[in-house]
Amino acid sequence: MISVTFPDGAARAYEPGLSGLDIAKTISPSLAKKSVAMVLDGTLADLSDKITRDARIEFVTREDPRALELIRHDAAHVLAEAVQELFPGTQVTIGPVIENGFYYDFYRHEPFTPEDFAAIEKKMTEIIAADRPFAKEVWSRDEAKAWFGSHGEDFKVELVESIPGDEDLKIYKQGEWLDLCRGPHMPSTGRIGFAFKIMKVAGAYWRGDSSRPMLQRIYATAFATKPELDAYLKQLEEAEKRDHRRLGREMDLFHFQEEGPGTVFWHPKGWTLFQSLVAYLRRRQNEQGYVEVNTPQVLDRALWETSGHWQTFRENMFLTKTEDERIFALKPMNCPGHVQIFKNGLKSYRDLPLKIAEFGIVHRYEPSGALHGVMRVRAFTQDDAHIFCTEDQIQEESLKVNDFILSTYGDFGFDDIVIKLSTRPEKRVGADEAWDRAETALGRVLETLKERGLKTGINPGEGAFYGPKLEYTLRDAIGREWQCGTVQVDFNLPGRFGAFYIAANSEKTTPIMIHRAIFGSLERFTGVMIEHFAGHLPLWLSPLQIVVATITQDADDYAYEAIAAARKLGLKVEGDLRNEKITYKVREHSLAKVPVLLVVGKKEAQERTVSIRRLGSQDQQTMGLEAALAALATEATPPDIKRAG
RNA sequence: GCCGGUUUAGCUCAGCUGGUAGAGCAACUGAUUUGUAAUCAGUAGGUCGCGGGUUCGAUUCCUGCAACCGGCACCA
Repeated sequence: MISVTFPDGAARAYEPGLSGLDIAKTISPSLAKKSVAMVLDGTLADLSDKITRDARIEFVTREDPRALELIRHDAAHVLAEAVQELFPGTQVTIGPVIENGFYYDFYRHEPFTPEDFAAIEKKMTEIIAADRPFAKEVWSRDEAKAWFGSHGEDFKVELVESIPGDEDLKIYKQGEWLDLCRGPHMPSTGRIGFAFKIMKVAGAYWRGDSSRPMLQRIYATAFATKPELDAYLKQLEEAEKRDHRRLGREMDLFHFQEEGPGTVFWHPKGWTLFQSLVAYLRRRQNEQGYVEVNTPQVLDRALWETSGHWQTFRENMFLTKTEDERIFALKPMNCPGHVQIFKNGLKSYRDLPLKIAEFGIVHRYEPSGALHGVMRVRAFTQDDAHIFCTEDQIQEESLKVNDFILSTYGDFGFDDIVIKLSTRPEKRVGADEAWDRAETALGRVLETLKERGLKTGINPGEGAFYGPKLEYTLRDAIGREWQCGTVQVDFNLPGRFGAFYIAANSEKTTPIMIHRAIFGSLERFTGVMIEHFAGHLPLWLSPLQIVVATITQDADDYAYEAIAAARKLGLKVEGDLRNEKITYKVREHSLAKVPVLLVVGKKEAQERTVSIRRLGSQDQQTMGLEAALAALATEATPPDIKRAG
C-alpha cells in the first residue's frame, strides 16, 4: 500500500498503480468529475497518471488558476488539428502557452490570413464540442520518427531527434489526431470550453534562428470563462489607447515622417517634456560630482576600429565619406569620446573616480523591422556617463550608481524594478582573465543588491562585447517591462585606447571604466512615461500644466491677470479665451491631457477665485487665486528640488 | 533584415467586378457670450505613398521601391 496526502493534511492508503482519477473517485464522484488535472508532489500532471509510490496530491478543477495553462495548451493542440484538417499539407511544429495565451507555429507555403480565422475557430469549436479524450502514449524514438516521417512532418522528426535520449517520448492523441507533447493535458477537448479567440498571424523563424525557415505563427488566447476573455480583450483596447504613438499625436508631442525613418521630430510640448528629464538628471548628477562634457558627432573610422565597434557593429553604423575619401562614422556610442577626454592631460589616482557625463546623441542603423515609435529609433539621446576608477573602486561606485538609478525611478513613479546580470557573450574583446575579474566584481554587486531584498537575476551570454553589465528593467502601470538603466564594467576599452593614470606607486596604470545610463534612451524613457501614465503626466513633467479657460468675455481681464500670476511662479500656463462654450473647452483640454483647468467666469472675477478642474475628474473646487497658484507651484516642483527643501 | 498586412483630406475611415473620389471630426468665415467632455450655419481642402507596366482609360489590375503596423531575428 502507498500513502497519499491531500492538501488538508489528511493521508489515505491506496493500492499502488491507481490513477489520479481513480483516487479522486474515492473521495467524491463530483470531485472526480470536476477535476481536470492534479498537482502531484508539486508538479502539474495528467489525471490519468498512475500513482505508484507515496505522494502528495491536489486535484485541480477547471476554475483553478493553474488550469488556465492546461486550457490554453489543450487549445493549442485543437488549433493545430483544426488547421491541419482545413489546410492539408500544413506541417505542425511547436505550440506553447505564453503570457496571455498561446501560439502554434505552422509550415505552409500559402500564407494564413485573418479571413481564415473564422473557419479555424469554427473547426476548433467542433473539435471541442466533440469532447475527444486526450490519450497519452509513450513511443519509442524510432516509432515516432517513422510515424512523423511518413506523415511528412519534417519539423517534428527534427524535434524527436533533439529530445535527450533518457527522456520518454510522449504522444497525446485526441481522437484521430496526435501530437508529440510533454503534457500534461486535461481529460478531453470538451474541458477547454469556448472562451477562446484567434488573435493574429505572424512570421517566426524555426527555432528562433534567422538562418532557418520562416514559419507562420498563429497567436490565440483562451480563458476559463467568456467574461474573462472579454475582460482581456477590453484590456487590450485600453492598452491601445495609451500607445505613445497615438498619444504623441493627440498631445502634440512629436511626429515621424517618411524621410527620417526611426528619427523623431520633437514638437514644442514634447521637447519641453524631454528637457524636463534632462534638467532633472543634470541637477542630480551635478550634485553627485559628475562633470558634463560634449563630444563630436562624427569621428574617424580609425577610432571605431580601436574601440572594436567597427568590427562588431559596422553594419549598424551610419557612415559618411568625405570628398577626400576619408571615412567617418556618426557616433553609435559616447564611450570612445569620453576616453579621449580622460586621456587628454595626465591623470593621477587622486583624480579617480572621474565621472564624465554627456547627454550624447548616438546614431545606430537599426534593422527596419525593429523600429517602433520613440521606443526604438535610429538616433537617440543617452544619459550616458563613464566612471573612470581603480579596480578597488568598482564595488562602491557601482552601488552608488545603483542607488542613483533606483531613486531616479522612484521619482518617476516606478518602484517595481528587476536587476539582471548579463555575462560574457560569445563575440567579445579582451582576455578571459579580465572578464573573470569584471564578472566577479559585478556579481558581488548583484549579490549585495539581492541581500538588500531587490529582485535580481542572470542573463547568461547577454553582456556587451567589452564587458558584463547590470540591466535595470522597470515594470509600468499595466505590467509591461522596459529595460532602461545599465551599469557596465569595462576592463577593455581604456586599455585599447592606451588610457592610463599615475598610481600611488608612480606606475602608469590602466583605469577601469564603468559605463552607466539611467534613463538609457531619453526618447524611449519619454515614451515609457507617456504609456505608464496614459498621457496623464504628473504636474512637474507636464509640458503644459494649466489652461485658464474663460466662460464669457467678461472674465478676460481677470484671466490675463491669472495667467500672468501663474507664469510668474514658473508655471507652464496658457489661456483659452475663445468664444466657445465652457463644455467645449473642457472637452478639448481634457483630450489634450492638460492636467489642470482653471475656469473663470463673472463670479470668479468678482471674488478673485478660480474653479479648479483636474484631468480625469468631474469635480470642481473653488479657491482663491493666490492660494490655488501657490499650491500648484508647490505641486509642480520637481521631486529632487522638493527634497532639497 | 525575414514573414504577413496596410498606405485615400490635418485625424478616423467609406469608396461593388477599372470610367480621374466621399463622410464625420479638425481648419477657415459668420452668427451665438455660453457655468465644467462636442452651439448652429456656411466655405475651403485630396499629386488617392512613390516609380514603372497592362488598358482607350488605373485610386481600383500587375510589378519594383519606400514608409508604417503585427510578429520573428537584432539591440554596442
